[in-house]
Amino acid sequence: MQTGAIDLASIPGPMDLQATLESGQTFRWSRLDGRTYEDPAPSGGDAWYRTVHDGEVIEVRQTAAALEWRSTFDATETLSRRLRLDDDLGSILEEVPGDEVVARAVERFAGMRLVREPFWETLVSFILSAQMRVERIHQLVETLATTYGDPVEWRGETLYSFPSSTALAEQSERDLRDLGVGYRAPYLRETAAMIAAEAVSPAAVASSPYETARETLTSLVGVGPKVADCVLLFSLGFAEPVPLDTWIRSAIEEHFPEAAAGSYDDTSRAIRDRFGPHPGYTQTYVFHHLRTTDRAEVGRGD
DNA sequence: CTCCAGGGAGCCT
DNA sequence: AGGCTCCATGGA
Repeated sequence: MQTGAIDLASIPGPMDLQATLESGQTFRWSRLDGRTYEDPAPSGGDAWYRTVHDGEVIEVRQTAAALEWRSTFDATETLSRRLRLDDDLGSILEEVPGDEVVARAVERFAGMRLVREPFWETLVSFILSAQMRVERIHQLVETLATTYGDPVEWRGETLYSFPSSTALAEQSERDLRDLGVGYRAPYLRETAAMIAAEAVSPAAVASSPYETARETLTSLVGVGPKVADCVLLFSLGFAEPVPLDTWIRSAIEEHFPEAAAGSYDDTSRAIRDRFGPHPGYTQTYVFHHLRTTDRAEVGRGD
């Protein structure tokens, strides 16, 4: 086991590990204290989080002065990349618009960073996310790993990597359904086969202009504009996507009604203009704020 | 019991 | 292009 610490003073801008990992951007980190995303500890806690990255175990927690990690390898670079520790979040948040809901969201979760999670597991997570609650997505992603992933031994425990596209493509639709993924089973299977066959290259998508990238991803089965936006935002580092889910749509209707009309693309473009130079960041703050707030209190500043 | 969840595919016009 | 219906499953 190796251990290390990333000094918070070395990270440009604020850092909030809990908000970053529990805001529905990623479903591959588990809290070691047994709490779930739906029943989190009070913010400011120092819980350990764990994932398996490319066969390596990484555990991380935030203390007063650092991000502390322990791992099967030197996790510094991987953590920095996955949690976007290089983002100058102080400057980014200064450029977020001052609208009531947005400002309240930033006030609550300043330090929440976008993530840059591995492409395949992000794609699978958001294919499963259709009509599914956040905590349930997390459970299903864990179940997929324990069922089809490769075992990794860690301090007397057996953990599991996320299964490859090939491993999932080999499963029958029936077996996938039996895990509880419901009607998404064929989406998962067919997209796994397409990725295994390299029908879509993550690297090529990542280097494309935003609209082209989104168009390419929607060629995958079970991937429409919303899921594509999530993958581009939470895995491939795009700044523009504003995934229009039920929460954001209702927020747009209430607070930005002039942007609510028209197609997904129309609304997407209109709200991007209102969300400042980092629309994806703005969206993620608003989403997390809404999802963790009673409807009546949204926009209120306590 | 009903309603809904980080939507998308298939079909219709 | 845009609208409608159906799609599993579990929790409130």
